[in-house]
Amino acid sequence: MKWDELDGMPCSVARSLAIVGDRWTILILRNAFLRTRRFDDFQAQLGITRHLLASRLAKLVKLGVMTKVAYQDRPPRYEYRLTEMGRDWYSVQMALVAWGNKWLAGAAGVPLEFLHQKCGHKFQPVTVCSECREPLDVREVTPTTGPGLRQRPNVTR
Amino acid sequence: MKWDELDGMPCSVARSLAIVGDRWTILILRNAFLRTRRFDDFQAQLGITRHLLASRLAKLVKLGVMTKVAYQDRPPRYEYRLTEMGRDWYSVQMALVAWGNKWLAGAAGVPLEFLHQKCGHKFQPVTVCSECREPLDVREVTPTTGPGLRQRPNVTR
DNA sequence: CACAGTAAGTTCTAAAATAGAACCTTGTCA
DNA sequence: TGACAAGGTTCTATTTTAGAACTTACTGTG
Repeated sequence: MKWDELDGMPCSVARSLAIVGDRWTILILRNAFLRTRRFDDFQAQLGITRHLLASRLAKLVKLGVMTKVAYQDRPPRYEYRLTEMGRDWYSVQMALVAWGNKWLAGAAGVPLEFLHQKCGHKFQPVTVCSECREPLDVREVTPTTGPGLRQRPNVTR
Repeated sequence: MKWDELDGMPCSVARSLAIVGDRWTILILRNAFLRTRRFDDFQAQLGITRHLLASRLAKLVKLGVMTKVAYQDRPPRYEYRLTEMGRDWYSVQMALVAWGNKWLAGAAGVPLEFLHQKCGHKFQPVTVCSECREPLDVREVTPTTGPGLRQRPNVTR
């Protein structure tokens, strides 16, 4: 399978991976959520090569996850900001953080903690059912074919 | 940065990526949640090369995400099952599915829908605050240094 | 007993992606 | 004029991945 076939697959995991399926892209988004906006700042914070950073940012812009905004005219300078689609990625990132916090923190404890301003509590991100707000367990979920999959029998997800 | 430095970073996103930071690994886990267990089944369903599949499964086993269980003795045959750590990955996968469903489904609609047996409803996965159960927005969350990060000032997350 | 089949890998070469460093462009400021 | 800044592009070397063939240890069939 070639990677540009991924976004045509009838599976939301595969399609998402076509966009964010490499480690650098996820780290770029992580730092974007920490308010990083400029090319050189991303480069310095991540240690990514300039070449890869340029190509990843261009891809994120092309796909609508970030936008390139001029912040001065001469010389022309740009910054990269999350779009609504990009901001929405936060739920995936926080799920990833929760998983890492739970399973990979080790004896020293978690690197970061989070305070929810809305309720005032320290919290962990939890992925729940939109209807009953209970945490999801694979054994309690039944997948069924959706409209995007009818009359296409070769499914994986 | 080399990729084996990732798991030592004081950031749960980076540490998680050290395990699941490539596309094949995430697709392997996806199919594991769809009850795939055997080498040849993973290979046929995913189209991954046998070489990569073997190395990815070995890594997942080594890191505790899956276990290799003998299901017959002669000839010895094994299957791969999710551990509790692996099952817990479901929340990340479902967050990914929700993001793909929302932003990448296109006109045809979402590929899969999900029924929650616990409450009987079709649902979308939502990442919420463990305390107040409200969906997370980056603008309402304040990250603070946790115990794993005290006296280590060079942070990204 | 030879022989086709099955499951789970390993080994090989070619192609693609990434790392690391240097270079380029357009402007400002001293 | 020359140094500096931001945002890239270009180059070669190294690492990863793709694709196909081969291996091993059995089993059941004629």
